[in-house]
Amino acid sequence: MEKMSDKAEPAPTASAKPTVRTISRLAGVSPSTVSRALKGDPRISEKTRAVVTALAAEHGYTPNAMARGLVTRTSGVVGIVLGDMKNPFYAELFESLHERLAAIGKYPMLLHVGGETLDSEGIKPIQQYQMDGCIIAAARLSSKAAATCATNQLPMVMINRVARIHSCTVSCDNYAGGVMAGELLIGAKHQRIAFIAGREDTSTSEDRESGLRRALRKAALDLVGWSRGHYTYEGGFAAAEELLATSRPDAIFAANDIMALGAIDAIYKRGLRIPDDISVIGFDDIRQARWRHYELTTIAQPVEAMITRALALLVERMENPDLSGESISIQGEVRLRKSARLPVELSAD
Amino acid sequence: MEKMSDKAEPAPTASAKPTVRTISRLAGVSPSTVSRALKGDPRISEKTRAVVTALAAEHGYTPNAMARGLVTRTSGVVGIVLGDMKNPFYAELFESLHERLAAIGKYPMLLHVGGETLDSEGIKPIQQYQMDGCIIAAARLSSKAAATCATNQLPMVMINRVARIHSCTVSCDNYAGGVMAGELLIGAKHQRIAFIAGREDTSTSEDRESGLRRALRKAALDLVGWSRGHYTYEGGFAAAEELLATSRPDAIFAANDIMALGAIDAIYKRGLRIPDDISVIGFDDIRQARWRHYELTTIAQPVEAMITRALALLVERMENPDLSGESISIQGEVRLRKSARLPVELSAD
DNA sequence: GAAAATTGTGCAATCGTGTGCGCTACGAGT
DNA sequence: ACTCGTAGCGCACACGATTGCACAATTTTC
Repeated sequence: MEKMSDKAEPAPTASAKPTVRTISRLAGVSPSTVSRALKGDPRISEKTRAVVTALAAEHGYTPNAMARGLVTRTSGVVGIVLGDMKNPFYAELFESLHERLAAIGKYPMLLHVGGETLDSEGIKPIQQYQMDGCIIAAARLSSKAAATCATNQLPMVMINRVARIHSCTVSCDNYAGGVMAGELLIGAKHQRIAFIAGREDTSTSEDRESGLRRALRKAALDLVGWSRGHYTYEGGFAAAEELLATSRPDAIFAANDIMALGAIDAIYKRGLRIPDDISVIGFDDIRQARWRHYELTTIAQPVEAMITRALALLVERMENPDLSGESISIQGEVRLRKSARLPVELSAD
Repeated sequence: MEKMSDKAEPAPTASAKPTVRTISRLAGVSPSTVSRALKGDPRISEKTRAVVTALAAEHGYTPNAMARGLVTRTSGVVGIVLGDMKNPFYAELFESLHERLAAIGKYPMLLHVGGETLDSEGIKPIQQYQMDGCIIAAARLSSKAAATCATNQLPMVMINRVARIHSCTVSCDNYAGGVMAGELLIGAKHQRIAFIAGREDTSTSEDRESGLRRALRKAALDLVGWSRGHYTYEGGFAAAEELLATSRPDAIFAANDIMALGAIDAIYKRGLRIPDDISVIGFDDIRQARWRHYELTTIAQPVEAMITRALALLVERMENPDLSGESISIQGEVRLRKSARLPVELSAD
């Protein structure tokens, strides 16, 4: 028996890793009291709480997240799936997302990034790490990730994508944004309007296009050109070159900013002036849209608002997993810059 | 006693979460056998291993990472501290980093992003989640993160920053890169060379400047202008405006690409031609440097190689924490584009 | 002044997995 | 026939924290 009696202090090295037991011994209380004291349980007296928190601070003790996660069954980790990071829109979104998650004590674990679909390796961590939730910010959904979330009953919110399956969604009102862009161009008396689409099978691109077409139809116009730009600068550049060569548009609406910037450079390459010869409108309002060479008129996505709502939905569902799916769409906002002619009623000012 | 005898099957809902015990019961073996079978322990016969792996696959069983982490004391999580994501360089780097980590079965958890220093909340997860390692990719080091890694004996590698403290570092050879840029400009017969610096207290900016000065000195020249651009587009723009107004340079070397792009737009704003009136050279080779309007001549950072070496260092130190610090610096590569005049010996071709 | 209510703590089980050590069974060696 | 070696597997504990319940100490109540 005495062999086991005090295995208590085997450590000559002062403090390997302080555990709850380390603190409890120093404070002369039980581990449970330490645990409760640190998380603000009201049953613990202020006196002992003070002692415990002081000791914890002194020794740099923080509860081990894995041990806690094992028993509470929540890890504090939120999985993130991101669209292409080469698009600054997602990079900026991710930065905000990280800050807002940190504010509610959650940490983001990047599961996947890039447009391609997710292999089964990529989604393993969702169950391995008992994630509390998952945020998918990508125009194209890897349906596998969504399925994994669903079978694991994991709260999931998609940003910037309208769901085909039953779940939570926060996005910019892409249709309305498309209408705005269309009305802006029509208001500036453009007649020959062309569209540059994003990647195939993305609801964002499709909805923005529908909105544009709606506005055109209302003005008894039709698209004079359509090309695909794959949501990249190079794609937008090539698409614009094609449009310029074939359909001679006097205005181009690109489904996102990166493509619009490519289109602008293609237009300049052809020796045309912006906006005198051609107007260009984008969608997103990334930082580069403000660069002096571009001064891109665009429909700004309300990124901060979208994140706010997405996290609210996620938190609700972490507390009550039985809540049903909900879709939120937030209006974008026109940012008038110099890449598009102003509507006549405004330019009168 | 019979109350506890078989608490075994309380679940009418078929499979809540399969655990090692679920599989072990189905296979008719002990949990330890399941554990060993799945991780390839040679002591388990091929027959039982086949049974176990089949059952695991059928029920979608994967070991719980938290429980495993608790006992093995390794979480499979690597902490990431990133510089400003508004700089596309870091966004691109992060994307690669994620892929390479996934390939070795590690997952990235973003601890902090952005230039500001880390508060103590931000570094908590390092010890909470028992991270296996930490990668700091930022020009400015939050020394707090480094200190936390050091006291926790956590393997840490810094990318793109030369350490002041004893640790591992992988970076581009910024000094040599500065020399290259200088020689390029001097070879093109530039006489009035100015420099746009990054943020204060960043070794990257300082080393690139030193290299430039070295090349100039060798040619008996001196800098005609110096301004700070804070590693942003707007900063580079403003810095260039100041330089143009005061020191009339015929070439500008900016400490990174984003500032160089801002400088280019400032130069055009003033009605000057590039490279006829002024050459511009950047550093990094971000995607935007290839955009048609800019065609930026720059020193490319070998991002993939840097990540390869950084992960190698990290993995070594995860296996053997006592290895000492090591610094690796990799040569950058000149990318000749159109924003800078070619050296005479090249333009003769 | 005894019983009851209240307050503050400790005990012990639990989460799911990994691992040192011991046990069984089987074939071989003498 | 007895021992020995080996292959294959299970027992039981550890990892570090949380939490329901029991319990001791103190105060309140009649």
